[in-house]
Amino acid sequence: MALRLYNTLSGQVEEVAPQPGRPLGIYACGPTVYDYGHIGNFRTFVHVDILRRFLEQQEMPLRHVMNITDVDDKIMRNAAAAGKPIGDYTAKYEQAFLEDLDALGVEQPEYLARATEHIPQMVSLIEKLVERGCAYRGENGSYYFRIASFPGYGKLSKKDLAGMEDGARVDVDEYDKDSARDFALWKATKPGEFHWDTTLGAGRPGWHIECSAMATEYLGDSFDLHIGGEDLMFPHHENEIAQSESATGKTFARHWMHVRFLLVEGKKMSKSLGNFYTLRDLLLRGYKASAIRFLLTSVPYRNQLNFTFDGLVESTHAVERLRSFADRLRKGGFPAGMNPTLLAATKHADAAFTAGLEDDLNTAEARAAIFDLVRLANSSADRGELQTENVAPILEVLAKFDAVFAVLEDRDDAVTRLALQWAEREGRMGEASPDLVARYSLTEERIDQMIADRNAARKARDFARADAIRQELATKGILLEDSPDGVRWRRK
RNA sequence: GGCGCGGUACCCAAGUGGUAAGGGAGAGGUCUGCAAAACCUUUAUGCGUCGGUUCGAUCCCGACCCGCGCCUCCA
Repeated sequence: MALRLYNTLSGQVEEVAPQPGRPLGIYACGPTVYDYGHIGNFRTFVHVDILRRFLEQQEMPLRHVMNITDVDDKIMRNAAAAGKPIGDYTAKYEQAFLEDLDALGVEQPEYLARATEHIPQMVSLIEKLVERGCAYRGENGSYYFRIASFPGYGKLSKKDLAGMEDGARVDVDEYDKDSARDFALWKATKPGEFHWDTTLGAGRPGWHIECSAMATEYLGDSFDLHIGGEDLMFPHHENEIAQSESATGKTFARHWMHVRFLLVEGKKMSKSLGNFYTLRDLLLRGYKASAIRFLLTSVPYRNQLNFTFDGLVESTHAVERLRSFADRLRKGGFPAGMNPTLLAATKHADAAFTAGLEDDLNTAEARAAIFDLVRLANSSADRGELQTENVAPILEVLAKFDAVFAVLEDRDDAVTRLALQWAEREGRMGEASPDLVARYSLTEERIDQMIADRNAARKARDFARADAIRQELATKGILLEDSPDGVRWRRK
C-alpha cells in the first residue's frame, strides 16, 4: 500500500508517488509575511507537516519547497506606513512565522524560497510568456497574462469562464488589460515606490508568478504535488497552471491537494466577528501548543474543522492521556513474559494507524487506532496482563504515532515561556490571561521547595497542612500527583 | 446566479449497502490519608426531513430544509 490522496485536478483519490529514482517533489504555498500567522494558516501548515512526516516514515525521499511571499500590496503599504524598507518590515513576521511553526512542531521543508530572492527567475519566465504570445505589456508598463491564450484555464477549479460575468469586478486601476480576467504578471510602479529595475522596466512581481518561478526553479517544469489552502485554488493555483504550462508546454503539478478552511466557534474566522486568533493569542490565553496542534489534526484535511475553545480543552486532555500512558509504560514494573494477545493488538493498531494515514491522510482514523491500543494496554496492565516484553512493541507504535503527530514530547512549557517573553518585549502582557501569568510566576525551585514542605507535613501526618500546600499550588496551576516513587508535578 | 462540501449521541467526530470507530464531558464503581492518574460500567433500535431503489440504507437515487466554502485579498 502507498499513500493515496484526493487530487483536486482529477477529482479522484490517487496514489502519490515520485518519478522513478527521484525524490517526491512537493511545493506548498507558504505565508505572506505581513502579520502574525493565525490558526487558519496553521491548519494548512500542520496538515502539510503531517503529510511530510508520514512520507518520511514511509521512507520516501522528499524535496519539499515552501515559498515566503515577502513582497505584495499589503507589505508595500504597511512598510511605507512604517517608513521602513520592505525587507525590514517582513523580516520580523517571517521570523515570527518560523518560530510559530517550531512551536507547533512543524518541520522545516528542504527549501524555503523567498519571492524577493527570485526576481530574475520571474522576469525570465514573464519574458518567455511574452515571446510565446501569452503575455502582453499594458499601456502603463505592467505585464498581464492573456487568459484567452490558455485553453485549459479553469481545469483545476472547474470553472467555465464563459459562464462567469465578465467585467462585474473590474479593477478600475487596471483599465489597460485586454480582458478583465487577465491577471498581472508584473506591476509597473510609480516613481518613488519600491521597485526592481529589470528588463521589464521598473516594477514588482504580481502574486502568482513567484510560485511558478520558484516551483520550477527547485522542482523542475513538472513535479509531483502542489499544496495550499482551498482558497488558493482559484485564482492563484489556476493562474500558476496557466503561466507555467504556457511557458513550458508541460504539465505543471501532477497532483493538487487543498486543505479546507476551518471555522472558529462555528463561523468563518474574521477580525470583524472577533473570532480571529493568532497562535500567539491562544498561547497567551494559556492553551498549550500541543493541544492546538492536536486539535488541528482532529479532523481530516478535506473536512471542515470547527475550532473551538471547548475543543482545545478536550485536546489538552487527550494529549495528557497519551502522555500518561507513555509514562506508565516507561515506568515499568510489569510481570515478566509476553502477552501474545496484547502483542497481536499492538500489531493491529500499528497497521490500522498506517492504513488510516494512507487513506487520504485520515488523521481521525489514525488517532482512533492509537487510542484503541491505549485503552487495551491500560486495561491489560490493570489486570496484571501487560508483561515486560509487551512494552517495547507498544512504545514503538507510540513512537511511530508521534513521529507523525508530534505531541507526546512535552515542549509546551518552553513554548509558552517564549510566548510570554515575546509579549513582554512587545508590550502585550495585557493580553496574557492572569491565570497564565500566575502559573508562570512560580519558579521551579519554589515549586520544589513547596513540595518538600508538603512531603514533610505528610510524613508527620499533618494532612491539613499537606492539603493546604497542594491547594496553594493548585491555584497557581500546578498539579501534584503522588505515586509510590515520589511526587510529580505538572502545569495545568 | 454558477461550482462544491456537510448535516451521525451532551459536545467534537470517523465510517460502511448487512445493522453505529475514537476523543471529550456526565453518572456509578475500583484504587488512594485526601487527591491525581489509570481502569471498569454506563449515555444513538439511531445517523437533517420526506419519498424511491434493494431481501436489507445512515451509507445509492430524487426532492426539500438547514449550515458552510469558493466565484474578490485570504491558509
